[in-house]
Amino acid sequence: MTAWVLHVDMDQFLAAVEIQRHPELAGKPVVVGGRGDPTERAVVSTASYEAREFGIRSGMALKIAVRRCPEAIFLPVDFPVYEAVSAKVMQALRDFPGAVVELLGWDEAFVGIDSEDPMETAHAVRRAVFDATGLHCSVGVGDTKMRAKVATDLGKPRGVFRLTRDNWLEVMGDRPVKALWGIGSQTSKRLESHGIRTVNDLAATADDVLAAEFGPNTGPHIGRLGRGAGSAVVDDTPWIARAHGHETTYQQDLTTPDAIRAALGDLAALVEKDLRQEQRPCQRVHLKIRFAPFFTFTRVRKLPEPTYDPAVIVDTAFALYTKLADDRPVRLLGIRGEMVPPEGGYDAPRTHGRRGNP
DNA sequence: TCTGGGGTCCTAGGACCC
DNA sequence: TCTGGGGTCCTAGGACCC
Repeated sequence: MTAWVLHVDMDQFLAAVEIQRHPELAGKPVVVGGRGDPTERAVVSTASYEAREFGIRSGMALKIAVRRCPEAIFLPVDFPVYEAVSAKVMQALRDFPGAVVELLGWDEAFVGIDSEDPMETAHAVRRAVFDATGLHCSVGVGDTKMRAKVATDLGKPRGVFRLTRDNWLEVMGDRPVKALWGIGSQTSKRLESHGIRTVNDLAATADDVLAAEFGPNTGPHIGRLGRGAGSAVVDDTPWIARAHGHETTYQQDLTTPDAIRAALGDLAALVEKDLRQEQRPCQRVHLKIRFAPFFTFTRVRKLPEPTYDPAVIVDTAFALYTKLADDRPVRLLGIRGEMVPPEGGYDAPRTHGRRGNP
């Protein structure tokens, strides 16, 4: 038996859940995002495949989406419903014989499993998820997490694809580096300035070149991404949060210090609730702020001592805002409360949202 | 043509200490 | 006139992911 990494990813997850409970939407362009009002400041969370044909993508402003497809159906994001469906998906994976499940998000997970026929196992996982939820997913099969994760996209929708050391460059070599998990637009640009555009280019680049550009740690890490290398260990240890935060984009910009302080108060109350639930006080306060139009700042301040007190959190956040000495209108505010580490630290694994070098 | 809300980790450099 | 070497803590800022 050989150990394999499967990456399971739901197809058009939010749209699929909405279509399931509103069957009359099947086959139509459906866009889930914000409060479902495309005149508001909000972005697309998920677009159905029909909506994607109009060029609508997740992360796109709803105002642009509605321009691309005026007849699309816009629906609000309904967190509790997706969370319940997500739990069913993950339970189906955990119930799969021999599976070790590591959550990556609402709608995706790594599954570690021993198999002689991983493609057949992947199809069986697809069936298990469909039987439990009535929803379709795609599955990537790999000999590392990186390869499994990238393979899933090649299998979509409702399919299975395998990437291993043997076919990695054959399949991925001519694709742009941005197709890799962990390389975004900025890293892509910096690589391009060295003439590195494709996965082949990156895989052939010496570590010391990358280290000179990105640092001794990140440089070689990026090189490993190009080769599809990396960890193959799937770890089901529960995730421990480092921080909890809340942010809001205001439909009308905030223009006075009083309005900003009041808005910070609302956010601090939400953060306090999370911290108390977690029973870990806040040790550092992060302020995130976007001035109209598009300048985003974050600022951090350590607290003299850990606290749950929302008044302290607000005062700290407001002080950070004042220090910016910028009286432009404010479009977005966020407060993140970084918690004291749990007993024993963070040696338990953590995958959610992680970019770290494996 | 406009930009969510939830996260995590990395690098650089200054302050300070021995 | 020149200016250690090692360490920790902190802030600013960047990047990426779902």
